[in-house]
Amino acid sequence: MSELANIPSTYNPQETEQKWYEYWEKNGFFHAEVEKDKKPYTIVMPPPNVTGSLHLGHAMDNTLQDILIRYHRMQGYNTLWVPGTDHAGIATQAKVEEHLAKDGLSKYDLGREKFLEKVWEWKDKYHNRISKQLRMLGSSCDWDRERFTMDEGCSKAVREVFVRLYEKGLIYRGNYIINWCPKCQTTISDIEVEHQDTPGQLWHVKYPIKGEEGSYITIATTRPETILGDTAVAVHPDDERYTDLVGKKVILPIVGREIPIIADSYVDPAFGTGAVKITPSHDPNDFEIGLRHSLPDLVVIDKAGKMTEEAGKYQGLDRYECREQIVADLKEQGYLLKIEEHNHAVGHCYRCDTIIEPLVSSQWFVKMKPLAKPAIQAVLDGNIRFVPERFTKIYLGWLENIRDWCISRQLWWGHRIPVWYCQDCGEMICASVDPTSCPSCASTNLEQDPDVLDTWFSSGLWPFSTLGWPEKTPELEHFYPTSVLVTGRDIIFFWVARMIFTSLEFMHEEPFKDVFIHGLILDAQGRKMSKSLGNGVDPIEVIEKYGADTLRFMLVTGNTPGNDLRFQFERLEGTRNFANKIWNASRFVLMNLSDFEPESQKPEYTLADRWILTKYNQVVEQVTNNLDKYEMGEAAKAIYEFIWSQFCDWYIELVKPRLYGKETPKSKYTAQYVLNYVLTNTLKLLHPFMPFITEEIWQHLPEKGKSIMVSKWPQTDSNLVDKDAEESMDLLMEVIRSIRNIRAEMNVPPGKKAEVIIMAKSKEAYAIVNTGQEYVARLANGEPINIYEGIGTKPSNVATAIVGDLEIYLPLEGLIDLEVEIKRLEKELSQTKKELERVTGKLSNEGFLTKAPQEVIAKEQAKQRELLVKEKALLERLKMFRG
RNA sequence: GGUCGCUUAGCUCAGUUGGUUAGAGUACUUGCUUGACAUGCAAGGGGUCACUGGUUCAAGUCCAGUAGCGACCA
Repeated sequence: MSELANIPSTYNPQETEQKWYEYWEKNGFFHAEVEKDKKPYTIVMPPPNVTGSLHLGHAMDNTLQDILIRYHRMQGYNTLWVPGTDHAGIATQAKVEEHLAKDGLSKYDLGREKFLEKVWEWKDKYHNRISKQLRMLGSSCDWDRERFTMDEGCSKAVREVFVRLYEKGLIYRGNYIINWCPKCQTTISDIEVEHQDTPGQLWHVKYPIKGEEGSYITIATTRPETILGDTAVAVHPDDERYTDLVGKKVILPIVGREIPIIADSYVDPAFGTGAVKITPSHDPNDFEIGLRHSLPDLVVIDKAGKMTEEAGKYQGLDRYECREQIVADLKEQGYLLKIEEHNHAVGHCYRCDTIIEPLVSSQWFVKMKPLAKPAIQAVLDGNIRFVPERFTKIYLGWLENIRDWCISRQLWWGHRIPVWYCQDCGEMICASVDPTSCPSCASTNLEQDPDVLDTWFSSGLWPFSTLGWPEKTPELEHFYPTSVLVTGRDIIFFWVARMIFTSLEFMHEEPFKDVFIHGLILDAQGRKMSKSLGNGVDPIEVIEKYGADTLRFMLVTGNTPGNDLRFQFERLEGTRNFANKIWNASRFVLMNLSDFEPESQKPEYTLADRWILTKYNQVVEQVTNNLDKYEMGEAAKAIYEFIWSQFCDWYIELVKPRLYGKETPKSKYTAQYVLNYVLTNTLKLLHPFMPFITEEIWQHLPEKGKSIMVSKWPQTDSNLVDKDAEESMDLLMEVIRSIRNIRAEMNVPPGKKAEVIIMAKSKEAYAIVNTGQEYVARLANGEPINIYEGIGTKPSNVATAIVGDLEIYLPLEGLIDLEVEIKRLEKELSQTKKELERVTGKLSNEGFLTKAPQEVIAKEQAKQRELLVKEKALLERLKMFRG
């Protein structure tokens, strides 16, 4: 204790944050060992991509996790927070390629091995940056257990999972339609396609019927360039317009090929003309129809998005150039009937925003139906709970309609598919250990599949791969399943669902009990933060300017689970001011603790002491309950309100005279005792939210221990609850406020003492005001204060306030402006009357009296009595003034 | 087209099982260098809780519908 008192009155986070983080880390407070006798509390951190640095969304995600982790650690759980990063296949590879392109190089110039070296370098660089950022944020994760999706252990888990699923028949290779990104030059899974509503056209094209001169069927298409790959025209089987045509053939315009007219109930008779062209190679739905009707695949667009040889004279054209050319040709040859404006959803690559080309190609897939079933059941049975609950539906809806998952990617950066092909006999070998010879023909001429796995294949194993699986480690045994998963609502499908089904398949137990979903961070105008808009905010800049505590607290206050949050710099200032408020309140306490000897005597509580202890006890309860419900915003609000509006605004002000030796030593000691007790424990409640400032202050307080972060979480204590004290203080605070109000309205100079006369109608009210006389004197600057029991002769030429059973008079000789006072009283009277009317109405309602609970009725009755008293008093006053 | 969410003070948002005169921060007005804090203190103004209907003694809160905005899915 306590040089803090000599420190400047403005809190400077730069001086404290790094120091304490290093101290915590050095002392091993973040590290968790398996302690079998203690209840585990585990979170695995959603691994940030090593693509770049962290953004505000990560800051929020990790703040929320750190709050939960620090809270449970203080509650005595065996608390583990596993940090880590994700190799982020497509994204990272794209970044490195971009980087190489600046030097005019492509990955092919380097070759696979050299290129991967470059990516590892990139990974190291950004991994370092990310861990530094997480440290700056104050994340209390166990760095000794940090993982990476491509480290040895995780890679082993990936192989094991692949091989087991393969052997079970749940992974297969097949020629199916996939989403191809012509820019990234790889497949992407269905959920990596972003559908954007795009204005387009609907071209109506005549397809002549074979052998029937002059007759034709009209199809409507949004992609005329795919006409070249048509292998059928389909109509709905019940569509009477076309019944006669089914089974006949049409001549494909321009191309001249004959294709059949088929019936399939997939066709929507109401859309377009009710007849659709079928291009199995370039549309997922057409592909399905093609399978049902055994139609041939005709690939007319290649992996670069250009027309193939099959496209005849259009070969080599870009798909969109080809579209224009075809439309022109159709028009010229009289096939084009009309063009309609039509908005439709066009799939874009979620990484590079290029328009996706559906293509048929040979890829690896995970059979999803058998895996989805238990994942659905686990949530239906309540073994996994979404917070907020509404995300359950989103999760279930997706899994119920799931299609097989395309897991191969034509990339170099990632987990190589553990499949080898014998170059001699064609045997396919899937193995967890690299094979050296073909089990079928013993050839050693083996080649591994060149593709890598979807990144989410490895992150889907995160809850158990990070704990050592497939080994049976003590960590896995103890810390799995994890307690909660905290993540953004944007990756429920990508990640949450996949962790659930892999965990159920391989651990036979759900990976976490709760899924706590938070919203996204938007800019001040409510737009998503993005690179292209340039509206992103760097958390590091914020931390350097305002401190990590401020950023953290700002990110959780005014935030409700699942809702998005707008980021505004103004709010940051408000939070910084709160930190400064805590700082100064603590300075005040510390300044006055220099001669305080803890436990040296027994405290004797005054009314104010009993009141603040009661309020303190309430805030312990509110913070604890709200944290248990993942209501971090409400918890933070409760602490804010307690510290600022109760502890600082009232208690500290009330306690000052006792500290300045104006009362007995006992009273001073008690004040010190309560200040110390309340501040120390409130800091503990605040610690999960603002770890740095609370540590800095706590280290100066008398409590013994190594760190606030390993101190005990405050418990509610029913001995501290004093309802009478609370009611008494409420009344006194109301008295003080009403006197302040009169003073302000009457322009009484703040420094001038004003005489106060209080008449109490009831014994109780009299006793309270009598006890709290000093408080009124001090906080309302009243002197002298004369208190009378019963309403005696009322003074005239005074300003009046009515508070419960009290009538308060301020004889402001020469200061009373009759007009102002009348106006003030009239306003008060009209408010009283309005409210009285409402209450009386309620109480004269038969239904209310018979059906409402007794306590609600009693409350209304009490209110009515009070209002009547007030009304009467106000009327008397007004009558007096008006003469 | 389907599903979900949002609409509360000028602005940003709380308001979790229906029950004080609907709150906070910020902005605004007025007055204050009162021995922690001007990143502060005190007092004040400001809302038809999007709209319509329903359930109920009682609706910001529950139900149905409408409008606007947003997200996701197809």
